[in-house]
Amino acid sequence: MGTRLALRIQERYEELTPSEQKLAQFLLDRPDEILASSATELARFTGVSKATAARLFRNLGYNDFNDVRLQAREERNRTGPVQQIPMPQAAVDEVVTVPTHLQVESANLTRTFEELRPDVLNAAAEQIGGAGRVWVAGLGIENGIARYLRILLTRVRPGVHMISENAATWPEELASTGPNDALIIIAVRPWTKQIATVLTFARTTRLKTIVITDPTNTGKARRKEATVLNCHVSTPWSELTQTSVLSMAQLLAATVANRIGGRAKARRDLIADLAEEIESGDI
Amino acid sequence: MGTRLALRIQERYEELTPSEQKLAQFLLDRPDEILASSATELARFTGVSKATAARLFRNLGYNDFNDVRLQAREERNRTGPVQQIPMPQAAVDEVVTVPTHLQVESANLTRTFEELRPDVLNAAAEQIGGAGRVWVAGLGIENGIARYLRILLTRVRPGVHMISENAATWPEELASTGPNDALIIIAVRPWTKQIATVLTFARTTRLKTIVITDPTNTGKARRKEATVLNCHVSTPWSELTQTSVLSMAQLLAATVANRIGGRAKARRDLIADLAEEIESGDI
DNA sequence: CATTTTCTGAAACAAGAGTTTCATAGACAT
DNA sequence: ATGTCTATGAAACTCTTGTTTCAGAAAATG
Repeated sequence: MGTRLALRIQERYEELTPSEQKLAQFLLDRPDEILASSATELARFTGVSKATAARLFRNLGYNDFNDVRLQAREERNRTGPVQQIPMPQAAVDEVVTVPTHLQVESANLTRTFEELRPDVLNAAAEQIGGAGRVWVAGLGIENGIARYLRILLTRVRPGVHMISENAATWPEELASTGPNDALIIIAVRPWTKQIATVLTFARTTRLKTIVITDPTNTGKARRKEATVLNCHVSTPWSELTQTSVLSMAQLLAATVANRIGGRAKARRDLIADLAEEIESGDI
Repeated sequence: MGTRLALRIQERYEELTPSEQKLAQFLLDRPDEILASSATELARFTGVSKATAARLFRNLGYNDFNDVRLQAREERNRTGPVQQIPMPQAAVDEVVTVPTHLQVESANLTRTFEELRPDVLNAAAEQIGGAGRVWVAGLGIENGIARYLRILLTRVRPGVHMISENAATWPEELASTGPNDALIIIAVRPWTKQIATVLTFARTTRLKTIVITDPTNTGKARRKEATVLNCHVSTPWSELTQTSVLSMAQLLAATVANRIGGRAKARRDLIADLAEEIESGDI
C-alpha cells in the first residue's frame, strides 16, 4: 500500500503533462521528500518551474500544496514508525560508491516488500500455479530477468514458456493461449506500446495476467485488470536498478512452489538429479 | 548516537529560559518533527511565541532556523552504517513469507557489499573498461543475469558479446579472443567442469577474467588468477537467491561507466534517444 | 503551411514564515 | 517602593514560498 498521493499520481499519470510527469515521478520515487521539502525545492530538484509544480498539485485534485503536505504528514503519523531506509541524494560527483550502492538497493528492496500485500502475491501465485500453461514476457533489458524467472518456474511446474523478445511475433505466439493460461509480463518504465497492446489483448481473451512493474506503471496495468507486483527501481542518478524486480521474481517463484506443495518439491529434486548427471557426464 | 541538534540542546539545556526549554524538550522528544514542520508550527505546538523559537535556535549556536533544518536534512540523508542484518533461521513450516524474504535479501546484500573491497571492484571495472572486446558468460540459471549485464555494459561501451549458452561451443567462441579482451563469468554454485575449463583456458591465453560467484567458489576462481566479485546467495531453505548477483552486475556496470567517464554518458544518451525513436515509430 | 491548442517558465502578486524590535510583566535586590 | 534586569509575546518588518497571470514555445490539427 502506498500513500494516498502516490495513488492519485498513479491514477492520473497519463493525463499529466511531461514536466508534470517529471515531478510526479520524483514524488513516487521519494515520497518522504514531500514532508521535508518545499514545493519550490521539489521543482528545482526536478528542473521544472514553480508554476508547473503548483499546477500539478491542483491537477491531482488538491486545493493547495499545503493540502498535500498536510495529508502526507497525517499519513506519516498514522503509519507506525517503520524504519524506512532513506534513499541517498544524488551525489554531486556522480560517482557510485559501494556503500551508496548498498543503501540504494536496500532502500528499494525494503520499500518494495514492505508495500507488497501478501494477498496480492498469493493471488498471483495462485494464478500461476493453477494455470494450464504459463507465458513469461520481458522486453529489452528485462528479458534477462524474464528468462531467469522462467527457469525458476520451470523448476516448480511444467509448461512454462518464454515469449520471444521480438515483439512483432507476439500476436502469433499469444494466439495459441487459452483462458486457462497465465501471462507474466516484466515491464518497468519506460512503458512501451507493445506492452499496452499485449495487456489489452490479454484482457479480452481473459488471460490471467501478472505484471511486474514499477510505480509509474501500476496504474496503467491495474486498469487492464492485471495483478500488479510493484517494484521500486529508482536510484539517485539517472539509471534504474532491477534488483528488486529480480527479488520479486524470486519470491514469486517461491510462493508458487509453496502453493503447489509436494509436487513442486519432487520436480525440483528430479531436475537437480538430472543436472548432476549431465554435469558428471554419465549420460 | 543522536542528532547534532539533540546534542547541542543537551549541552545547553540549563542555560535556556523556561519557554525555550519547553520547545527544546519537544525537539528532543520528536526529532523528526524538525524536518516536517515550520518554526512557527513548532512554536504553536509548544505554546510559545515565534520570537522565542527564533531566539532558541540562535542561542543554540545556529544562525538561522534554516541552518537547523538543513543540518537535520543532511543528517537524515547520510544515515549511519547499515546495521548487520541477521539471516533468519530455517522456518520449520518452510513457507516463505514476505518479511522473511525481505530479511534474507537484505542480509545477503549487506554482507555482499560490506565485504566487497573497492579496489577489487575498481580493478574489475578497469579491466572491462580498457579491454578490446568483452565477453560475458553465464550458464543455466545465470544466463538471464549474464544477458542483463551484457545489456548494461553495452550501454556504456561497444564490443560486448555474450558467449552462447551452449557450453559445447565455447572453445570455438573463445578461440577468437585475444589477450586484450576481458571475460566475465557469472557462475554461482554448483561449479561445473565447463567453468573450470574455461578459466584454465583464459589463464593460458592471458585473457583478463572477472568471475562473479559465491563464497563457495571464490577460492577456485582466485587460483585461476581471476578477479573475483563475491556474492552471498544463500537462503534458509535450500534454494539460492541471485539478487545480490544482479546487484553486483548493476554496480559493476555503473563503476565501468564512471571509469570510462564522458564517453559512457554520451553513449548512454545516444542509446536512450534511439530507443525513444524506435518506440515512437519514427524509423 | 497556417491555425489552434497545449505546455511552460518568467514575472507579478499574495500569503506566510522567520527575525527583530520594543513595550511590558515579572523577579529580585536594594 | 524603586530601580534593575530578565523573559516574553505582539507587531513591524523582511524575505521566502506558493499561486496566478501572461506571453512565447512547442505540439497537434486542419
